[in-house]
Amino acid sequence: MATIRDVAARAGVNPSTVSRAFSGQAKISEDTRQRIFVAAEALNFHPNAIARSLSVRRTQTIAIVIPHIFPGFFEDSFFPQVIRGLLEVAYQRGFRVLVGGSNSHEDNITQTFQILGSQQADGIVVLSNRLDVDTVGALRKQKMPFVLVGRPPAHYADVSWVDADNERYTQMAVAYLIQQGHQRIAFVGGDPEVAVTRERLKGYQAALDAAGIRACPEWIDYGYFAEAGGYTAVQRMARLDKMAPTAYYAANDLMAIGVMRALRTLQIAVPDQVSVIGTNNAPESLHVVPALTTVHVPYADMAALAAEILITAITNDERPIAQRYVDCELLIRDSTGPYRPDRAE
Amino acid sequence: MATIRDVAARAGVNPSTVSRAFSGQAKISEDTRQRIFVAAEALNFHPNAIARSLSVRRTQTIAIVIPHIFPGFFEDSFFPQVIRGLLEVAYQRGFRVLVGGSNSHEDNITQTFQILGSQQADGIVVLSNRLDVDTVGALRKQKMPFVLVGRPPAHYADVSWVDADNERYTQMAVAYLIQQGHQRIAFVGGDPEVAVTRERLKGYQAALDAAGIRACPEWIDYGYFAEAGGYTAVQRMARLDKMAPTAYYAANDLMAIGVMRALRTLQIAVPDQVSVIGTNNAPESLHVVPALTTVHVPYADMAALAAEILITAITNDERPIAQRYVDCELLIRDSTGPYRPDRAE
DNA sequence: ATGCACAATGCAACCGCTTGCCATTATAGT
DNA sequence: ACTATAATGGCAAGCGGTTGCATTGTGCAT
Repeated sequence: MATIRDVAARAGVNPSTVSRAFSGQAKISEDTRQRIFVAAEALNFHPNAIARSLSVRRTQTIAIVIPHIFPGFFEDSFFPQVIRGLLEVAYQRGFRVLVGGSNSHEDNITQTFQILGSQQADGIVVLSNRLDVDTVGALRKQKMPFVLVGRPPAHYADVSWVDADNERYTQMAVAYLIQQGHQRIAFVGGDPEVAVTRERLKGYQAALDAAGIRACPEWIDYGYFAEAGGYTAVQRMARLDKMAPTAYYAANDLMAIGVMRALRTLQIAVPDQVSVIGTNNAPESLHVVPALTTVHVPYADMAALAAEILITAITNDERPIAQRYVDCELLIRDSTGPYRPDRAE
Repeated sequence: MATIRDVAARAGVNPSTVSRAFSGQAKISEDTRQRIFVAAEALNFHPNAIARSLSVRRTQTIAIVIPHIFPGFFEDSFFPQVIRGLLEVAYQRGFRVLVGGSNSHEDNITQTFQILGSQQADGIVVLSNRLDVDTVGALRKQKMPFVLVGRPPAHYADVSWVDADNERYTQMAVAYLIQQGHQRIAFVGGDPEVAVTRERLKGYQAALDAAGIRACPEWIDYGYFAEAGGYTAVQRMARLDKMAPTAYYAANDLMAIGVMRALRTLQIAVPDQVSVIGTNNAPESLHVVPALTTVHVPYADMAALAAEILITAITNDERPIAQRYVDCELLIRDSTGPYRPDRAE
């Protein structure tokens, strides 16, 4: 590999001049610039990014760590969308994305700090999904910039994050079901230990409260974001007889699909007898029959915004705190309809 | 940020000793090792990976470039699976994954060479999907290790790759349809410019040939991997009347789903009247009704194998060439059945 | 002519870690 | 007591760019 010194020697200039010629910043006479480029070309010289990073203390890289062992991470559309958003902004701002794996929640933190501590990246986007580990507290103790996807506990007022207003949009979705005449509405959440699950549950309750409906604990279940979780939730709740839900809200589309499968098995028609609403607008939500009514959560946009905030923090030396909600949208498709007492089983 | 010298000063040793203590390779007396770690701890020292990379000429990073502008890349399960496989092996071998974006096929090459030229990674996994650009030829001209996911043109005998035997498995899938009694079988391919599409078409032809069926050009269409592509293919072919296909092979599940949607619209029952077979075993293939018979292509495994080969090439200095097919599997579900002349429209 | 501003390069010290080589010291063997 | 040998750790030269400062050269006003 040719180095800057080889090029300098061949062009008959000082290495620093070559550096300046390549950086494009300094003024170099057109003549020597030519000589340098010719020499570089002849030697097939490409500046070494690592050396440059060491010198300028900037890697032009943002990082993210992905718990690669949770298969759901790759089946749900969440992860691909996040990468997509990240990549798009990073590309456009001349950054690369460094992805680290992790095989547990604890390891996730370890990896995050390893990347940051060893300065492999200039900043990191953190998928802060667990409540039980204080990643944020630790992150604040160090100076590398970071942005959370997902709002942290309220007492961390001084960190940047991007999130969907899960409570609000869940409330909206459930309110829509209520507006369709449903009163017995089930909530099929994801992992109860995850922040979004709690936020959504709050939204669910709020919607019921606003309508003066008394929530029944039997209507609440957790499917851990898996299709089978939705399925078993229905198996249990459908037995509730007079108290059986006439509508299901599921915290992701996969579970909603599981709900629909269970209903099909039980010969309960959707949406004629029971309505189902999902979350995320995963590709399959559109392909399933009936097409699933769902809350579109723009994960790619969230990640893009996070990347944008992060890169801005990296490139400007000041680090303004940015906390932003993105807009979601209720996509009404064919799995929801008005409550029809006459058609109830 | 504390450096190795700071630690050395505090521990009263030479920087090189600190380096050795951290690398764990050299023999250091237990006593000084302790002093060094205590000092490092006190100073919150973390070795700088960039500096280390520059010195050892190894980044412990493998790269991949993703054409982030093709939305299909993120909707099909291909890309997430690839990342997953890569990440898993990289993690386990102590590597990170550097992802670069690209916004066109040409740019894909540019980015690939930029990463390699600037030595931001030790090697790269290349998604070599286009026939019209000679990435492989260019890659061979440089010395950084690389592995292709997808077999290159046959005349490149000396490069490493991992692939599914698309021809063979397509043939197997179509043969299964023939075995079910179907004779008029449609082929809905992806992008005709992409290598896998041609390979699959070959397999399709081979299966027909083997059964002595004369292929009808009307049965061949290209859906560019999009759901709508499958839909329109059916719209055209279903009008073929006596020559209308009684079975459809689609080169991905998304198109197969489009095929099923079109058939539903036309009130043609699957599998009673017409059979449909997809490819890839995308998550939705299981959730759709009827569940889609499909060819499972283990993209995660392919990527994992590619990463394995790449990292081995990086860590051993010799670079054996590895060329491997992974096994696919025909998953027979509910969208295919025997040909029933009585039920034809 | 003289001085001065300014453009174009050169010089050399750095960025932080690694490692071949050598010096020192400890341990052992006779 | 006296080397031979092994175990430690210091020295310094890298790895390949970058950049503040010094130096040289050129044109222009005085």
